[in-house]
Amino acid sequence: MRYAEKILEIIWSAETHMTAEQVFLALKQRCPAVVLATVYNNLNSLYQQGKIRKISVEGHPDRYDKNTRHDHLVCRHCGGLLDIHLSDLTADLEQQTGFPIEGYDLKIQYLCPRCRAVLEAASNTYESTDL
Amino acid sequence: MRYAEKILEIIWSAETHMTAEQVFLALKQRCPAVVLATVYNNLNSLYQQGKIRKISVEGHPDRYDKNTRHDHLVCRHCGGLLDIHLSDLTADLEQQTGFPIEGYDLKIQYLCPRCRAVLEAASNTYESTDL
DNA sequence: TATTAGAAATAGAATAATTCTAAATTTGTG
DNA sequence: CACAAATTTAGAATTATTCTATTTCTAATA
Repeated sequence: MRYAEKILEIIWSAETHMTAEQVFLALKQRCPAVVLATVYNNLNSLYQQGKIRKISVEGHPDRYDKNTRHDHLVCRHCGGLLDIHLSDLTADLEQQTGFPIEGYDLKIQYLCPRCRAVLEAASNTYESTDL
Repeated sequence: MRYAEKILEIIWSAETHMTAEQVFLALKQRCPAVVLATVYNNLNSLYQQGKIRKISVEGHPDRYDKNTRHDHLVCRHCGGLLDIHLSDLTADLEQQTGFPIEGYDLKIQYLCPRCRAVLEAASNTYESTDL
């Protein structure tokens, strides 16, 4: 795998949660010959090996993340993701479910500050024009 | 909305977590004229009204579910979903994050019994042919 | 009852994301 | 070097979903 390692580096050094497309563009800077399908192949295989995480949010393309244990805040308006480090629930979940579990994804819906501002502004506008 | 209510009924009476396609087929039994786009429209609007849940699992089409508070076990092999009722984390999460939160999705990865059996059989086969 | 405005549904094209297939290239090994 | 296996490439194909324009329905009103 010529590219797998570079893709891992890109994901680990990213500050955002990247889509396949974004990983592709970043990799292309270093390797102009690379092709989107290769990026998908590698992302899938890295994901299956458990070396990266894959996060799907309804209405958005999948995004990829380092596989450190952490949770996500998801903005219900823009879909933006924010890392958050909460206490590990694994032991608790195994006990409650009675199954051996391999991991879990906890996505918490909220309104990010930016969207909250936008929505409040919009509702004010609406009120003022509507009254 | 002529169909919204029927779609709600279908989702509430379903034992499985249905895809848009499956909801469409079920609705079509009663209303042969209905069209897939209508089902998507209605599912989206029900989802936005908070009347149903939408669950995305990587590599599978979105599925829809009653909006009762519960969590999901996701089989890492077949993607199958199972409802599970764990204690509500909302208060705890609000405290830990410091944000007012609107809800959360907890997806727990495991191997469902069926897939566990299949994989064990496969690995036995593999071992015996490989040795 | 006829008119009309708004909401919902329809048809089907369009888009976006992702996967697949077959051929070409690269890599590692004897 | 030669061969086999793994990886990459190109681009077609598929899948899921959304969009747009048109039509139909509903129900309030003249």
